[in-house]
Amino acid sequence: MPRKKSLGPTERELAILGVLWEKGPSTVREVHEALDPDAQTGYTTTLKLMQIMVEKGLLVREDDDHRRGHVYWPTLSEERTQKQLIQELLDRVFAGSAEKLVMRALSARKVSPRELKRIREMLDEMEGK
Amino acid sequence: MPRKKSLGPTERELAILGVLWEKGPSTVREVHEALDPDAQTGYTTTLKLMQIMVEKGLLVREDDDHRRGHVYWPTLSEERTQKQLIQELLDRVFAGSAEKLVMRALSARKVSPRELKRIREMLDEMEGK
DNA sequence: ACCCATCTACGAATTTTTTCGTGGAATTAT
DNA sequence: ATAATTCCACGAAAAAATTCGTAGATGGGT
Repeated sequence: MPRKKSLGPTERELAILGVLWEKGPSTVREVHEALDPDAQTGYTTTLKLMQIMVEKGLLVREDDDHRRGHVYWPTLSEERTQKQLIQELLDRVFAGSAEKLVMRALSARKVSPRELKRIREMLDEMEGK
Repeated sequence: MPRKKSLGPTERELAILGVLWEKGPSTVREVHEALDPDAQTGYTTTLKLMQIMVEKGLLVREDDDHRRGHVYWPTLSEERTQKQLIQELLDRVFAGSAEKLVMRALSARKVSPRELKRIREMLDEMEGK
């Protein structure tokens, strides 16, 4: 029987979104060269992925008047996609507890004092102080 | 050409791990019944999944002396698996910035004052106070 | 001892994900 | 204009993820 379709972007698709978030609207070539070289994957692979992402509605494509070919960019904002992914992780792994997730995140990485301060400031804001 | 093998648990596997984290060591039947009924998936599907997870080393299996069949439990602790998943998300989606991830998590969910307090206490601890 | 329910093992089917190769169109360089 | 380069479209291939069916073993109840 069939497998259920997943909503969000797949792993490779996420890598492509990451490039587009960082570099802004780009051609397939630009994305391909920006991808982790360790991936060792061909140009047409990146092309195909991006074509599929357009079909899925994850990317928008438009002709480029200056350069050759097409330019792509994400349909949804970085913020919204990240929020969506966090939601998923919350539900699927942390039983909905944001506290637990934050705990794990803070213990998974060294966080600089400056970052801690910013997080603290955000907590203040959320409490309406 | 082949697809690269992913390290962590898949989506369905995660659902099973979730049950085992919550309920402790369980039989296939117990896990199956605890899974989200919306899934609408047969018993042998759950069984197969769990067998594969044993092959992959995600679960440990042992005969049960009291009940019939086998009892399963996760090889790695809940904490360690969650940490691993957070690491992955950090690298793949948040460019390694724990601050950004925490921000998104806090804005993705309502967090109760009590939880905010606990997070604050954790920040204090991390700063060595 | 026999029947029924439940479990396990195993293979197969199907979708998704990821990967390229080929062929042809379009652009650029000679 | 011709050749070389680069791009896109398309189909195909193969691994991974997910699903179930069937067959055989096991255990309990009568």
